This record gives sequence, C-alpha cells and structure tokens, in this order.
Amino acid sequence: MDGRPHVTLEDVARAAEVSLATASRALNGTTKVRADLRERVLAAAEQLAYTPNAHAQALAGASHRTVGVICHDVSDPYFAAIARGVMRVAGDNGLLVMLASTFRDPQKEIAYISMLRAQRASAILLVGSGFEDKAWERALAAEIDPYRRGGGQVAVVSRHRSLRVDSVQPENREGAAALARALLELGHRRFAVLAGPRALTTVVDRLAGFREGLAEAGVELAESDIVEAAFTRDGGHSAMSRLLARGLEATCVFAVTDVMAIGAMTALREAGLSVPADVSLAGFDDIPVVRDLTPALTTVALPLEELGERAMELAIRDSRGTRSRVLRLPGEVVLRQSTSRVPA
Amino acid sequence: MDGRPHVTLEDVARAAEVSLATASRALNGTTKVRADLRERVLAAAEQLAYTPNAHAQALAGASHRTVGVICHDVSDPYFAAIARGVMRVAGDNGLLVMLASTFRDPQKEIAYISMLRAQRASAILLVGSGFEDKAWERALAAEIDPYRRGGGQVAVVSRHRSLRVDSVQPENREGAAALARALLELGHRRFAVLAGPRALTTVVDRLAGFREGLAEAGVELAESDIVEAAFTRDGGHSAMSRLLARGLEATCVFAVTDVMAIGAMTALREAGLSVPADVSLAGFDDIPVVRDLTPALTTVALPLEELGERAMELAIRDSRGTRSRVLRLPGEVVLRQSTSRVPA
DNA sequence: ACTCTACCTGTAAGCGCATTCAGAAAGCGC
DNA sequence: GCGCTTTCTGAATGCGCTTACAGGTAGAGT
Repeated sequence: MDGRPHVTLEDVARAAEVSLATASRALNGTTKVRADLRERVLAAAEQLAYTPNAHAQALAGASHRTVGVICHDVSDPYFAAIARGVMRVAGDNGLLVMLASTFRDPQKEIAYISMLRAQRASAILLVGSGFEDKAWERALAAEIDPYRRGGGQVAVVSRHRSLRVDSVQPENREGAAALARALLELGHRRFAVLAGPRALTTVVDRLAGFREGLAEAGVELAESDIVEAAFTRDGGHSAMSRLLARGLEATCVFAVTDVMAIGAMTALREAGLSVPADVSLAGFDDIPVVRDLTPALTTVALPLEELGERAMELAIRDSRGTRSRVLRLPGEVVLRQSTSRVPA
Repeated sequence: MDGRPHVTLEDVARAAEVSLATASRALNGTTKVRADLRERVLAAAEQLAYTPNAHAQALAGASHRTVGVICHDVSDPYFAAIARGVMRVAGDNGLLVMLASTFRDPQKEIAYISMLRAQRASAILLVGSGFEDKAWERALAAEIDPYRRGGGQVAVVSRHRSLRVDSVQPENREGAAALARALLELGHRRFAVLAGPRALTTVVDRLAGFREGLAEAGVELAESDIVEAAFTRDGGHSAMSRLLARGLEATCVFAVTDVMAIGAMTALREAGLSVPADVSLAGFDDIPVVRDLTPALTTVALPLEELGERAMELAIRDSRGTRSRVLRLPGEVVLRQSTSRVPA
C-alpha cells in the first residue's frame, strides 16, 4: 500500500487542538487524560476515520499482536481443523494470524519463517511434520534460534523432535497401539498398512504403535504389508490400488491418516470390494467428515481443534526461562461401521 | 515480542565498516554498490543473522507485502479450497497472508478489517457472504472507504452487492438452473430444497436459479418445499431430519451447499432411506470430499481454488482509477451416483 | 595535465508513534 | 495567601529503515 492520504495521529491531535502526546495517551488510555480533552481526541479520531499505523506503533515499542502459523496446506482437513482452534484462541486474544502454506516445500518454510521474523511476529507456530533433511534442519535452526534469542516464541504441533521448543503432540503411538488392540479384538490377524512418507515422525510413531499393539498378541507386521504413499487422498487411493493389484491378503487395512483412508475407501469401492464385508478399514485423526462416509470410518479420534488451541496458548504465554513444555493429548479409538468382526 | 537484542542494520553496517545507507543499498540492491563493499555487507548480515525489521521498512516507505484475508471459518471445506488458491498466488508473489476467521460474527469482521487497516495491508480479501444488517453495512463501509482512499485494495469472493469493489463470483444462479435442468432430465418433478439463511446472496441466487430451471419445465417449487438451516453439516442434517419428520414427498432433494448435503446424506442413511434408490440428493460446490462419499454426490462443480487465485490476483493488481471489476466463473453440473432416474 | 562528468558513498531527514522528562496547572494544608 | 505535592500536558527523543542530497573519487575528454 502506498496511498499517501493517510490520517496520522498528528492530524488527530491538530483537529482536537491538543498535543501529539496527549492524543496518543487519550487513544491508548495509558495515562489519565482530562475528560474533555479525551473526548475531543476521540471525536476527532472518529471523525477523521483515524487508524493507528501498526508499523509505527511496533517500531515505537508497543508490542504488536501478530502471530505466524506455518502449515503444509490449509485445505487439508486435518490442518483445517487445527487451524480452527488456532484461529479461535487468536481471535479471543486480539491477535492477528499470519498464515502460510508451504505446500511441503522446505525452502518455502524457511522463507516464511524469515518473513515472520522480519514482521517481528510475537510467536511462530509450526504445524505438521518437518523434513528429514540435515541441510533443512540447519537452515531452520538458523532462523529459529536468532528469533528466539530476540524474544520470539515458538511452538510446534506434532513435529520433529530436533527442535527444542514448546510443543503439543498427539499420542500417535499410544493411539495406534490402542487401535491395533481394538482390531485384534474384532478377530483380525492379517493387516496391511497404508503409510505416508517414512521420514515423518507422525508416520513412524503410528506405525511403531500399531506394531506394538499387534505384537502384544503375537501378530507381526511384515515390511511387505506396508505400502508407502503421499500423505493425501490420492496417495491413499493409489496405495490401496497397488495393494489390491498385488493381491490383498489382509482382512483389515489401516491407513495412517483419515485423508488417506478416504482415498483408500474409494479405491476399494471402485474395485468392487465392500467395506467392511470384504475388508475392514481404519484411519487415524477423526477429521470431521469421516463419520459421514458410508460406511462411517473407524479411526483414532484426535482432539484436533484442541491441538490448535493448546498450541496457540503455549505460543502466547511467555516461556522465556522455562524449559520447553510438551503437552501430550491422547487419542481415542472410535469404532464405526468400516470395521467389522472377522467371521470365525 | 520485545526481546531487545535485535540485530539492526546499523549493527551490520558497523560490522562491515560501511555507512548505514550503503548497507541498506547493498542488501536491497536498489543502487549499484561497489562489489567488495557489498560482499562485506552481505557477509556481515549473514554472520549476524540479520533480519530487517519489516515495520521500520514499511514505515520508511518501502511498500511491504502483506495481504489480509477474512473468511467465516477456515475449517469449512468450501473456504479451505478457496484459501488454497489464495495461498498459492500469495506465495508466488512473496506476500504474507494474514488470515482471520470471523466465525460469522459481524463485529469480528469489522474488527479484523480495522486491524488489517492498521497493519497497512496492501490488500484485503473478503471471502463469503456478508450480513444482512444495515448497521453492519455502514460500519463495513466506514472501514473500507478510508482504507481504499488510503490506497488499499479490496476484493471480494462471492459476496454482497452492496460493496462496489473488485469481485470474483461463481455463477450460482446459472449453475443452479443447469442443475435443475439436469434433474428434470432424470425425470424428477417433486423437489425439496435445503437452504441456508435466506439473507445470504449465495442462497438467494442458487434458490432463484433452481426455481428458474424448474420453471422452464413448468415445475413449481412451493415455499413449503424449502427448509432453512445453518450453512453447515449439522444444518443440513437437521434440515433433512425435519423434512423427513414432516413426510417427504419429493423424489429429489437439493442442498444448496455440499457441506449441507453431507449432513443430509447421513440423516437419510440414519432414517433408513437409500440414496438414490429412495431419494436423489444433489449439492453445490464440489468440495473435494464429495466424490468420495457413497454414493458420490451429484453437484455443481465450482472452480474453488481458481476462485481464490483470481481474487488474489485482482487484489494484487493495482485497480485505482479502474472501475470495479467483476469476474464471473461458471460452475458445471457433475452427475454422480447420488441422483438417479425416476422410474416412469 | 586539467576540467567535466559519472558513479558511488556517506550524511541527514524523516516515516508515525510511544514515552521520557520537564514544566504548568491545580489541589492541599497551614 | 504562600509553598508544597500531585496531576496532567507538551516538547523532544528515538525505534530501524529508506532515500534524497551533497560530497568525493576516478575516469574520460581535450
């Protein structure tokens, strides 16, 4: 923006026939100002449609209230749900949120952090897994460290361990283990897993947890039972298709993400298979839409909005001096119609 | 943020043993700077992890690159899809997006615009319908007008006519009419409509278009065939339930929004009715997930991401002097399995 | 060799605001 | 009614940066 005709505090002060300082004080209420003067200032401001210049305010020392949130893709329902919580808390605290989508491009992530740093955002929230890349991790640290040294807050949702910052983490491992137990309970013994990129901790944890749960019953998950694909609906679809092409032996398929499960379900339908009569299918996350699928998806329900809310709260609260806090939020297995008992 | 130890340009200049001006020029590349000096400056900046203070830059006149986007709810798939387009274009243009969710609170909307104005955002994007409220419209104008006079750009996606600004609009009316025709083609003659709040232009337009399409075949839509509800999944669910409770005579239900259609579909399933065998169901928008429903939803496909992209492009391009531009994007009827031919 | 013209570099003036500091006004006790 | 304290006001400073503007240096032209 560059239109010149901007009303400044000086204009207001002149119109109200007071000094700049008085106008500032009247507007901010930092100090007592004689009632009639304040009235005059407020009236003038109103009349001139004055809006303080946030940049000037920030520069002059007033802590400005903006936070940055970086995610992979706003349109992913998983993130959208988290973002909802983030937005609510931000709104309640009068914060402006600068939201950036990296579209899973590490470079963009770094670039955005740098921009947020330039904006002197009071906090930065990183949502979603990081990248398995040493160079990237270094670059990330190179942005984050000076930012924090400068007083910036950083919080993370479901993210790399490499960062030593406040974080909110869903209990992926425990949730997946619980899911495994529930599926075993239904009589399943042969499983297949649709996994996302193995580099992501989310994937690793859920996989490990699932294996753990199975192991308790002496059931093993072979590497060949795991198919890797992109963390998207299409990824789930293609992974499921590949699985089917090679001949599916499992009675139950676990997609590490609801979004992938959605794709998988469609792939199964397209292949003429019925869920759960022919195969049971389970997901993870409990994004809002999965209960409206037919059959409704069995999944591990994560408090997604709360994840966002807590993270934002961490980011707001001053943490200097504190050692990094970790908040773990449990998931809960929700059995719906996409899984059924295996006929004995 | 308020941590003092912030590296400033002056620090860099001192470290590089050049003047402040030279450092600035070297970093911004605005003017030729002797090669060795530039090297020194760049090295110093790098070494000190210098990040320019965007506020100071903005204040000093450098046009800063941030845009504001205001929507009702990030987690609504309709908006999420649009936001995706917005984010992409913003990212490609090096813009930082400040995103705000109003949660359909008119006051919040005004408050956010005011904040964006304070931030001197170079453009503001309003996504989604406005409110039918004279007081609100006045308040909105009171924020928008000075903002535009100050050189701010404003663009709108699918929104009130009351604002005379650049806008991108889906062809709701035409799309709904085309859908009506397609449904008539399938033999349907008795319809019911799940509408959102009648105050929203989106609802009004889609309703009008649908009526229009039906009228061409001499089919009328009685007021009693229209059920109003919130613009959400639950709204669709409850509207459908009410419709069923009162005894459904229609052979086809049109939900003015896919999100509502999703709720409706579940309500139908819960009532033991089969789609499309017992009732056909159609939506509008083509949000990504509806093709994965069972049955896949017939709907009017809107280029949602493109809506966001175009709007952002409008917002970026300087429009001063130009009269407000309106971009209309057509929808396309997509027949899927949720609608079927009526047995003769 | 000397002047003139390019080209850089550094000095300094704000951008709009919060805030410190000193001084004016007002209230109090005696 | 005078001096004191207590409020409140206004002038001035600086936040970090960009950008005229002026000064300096070096190369070109004659």
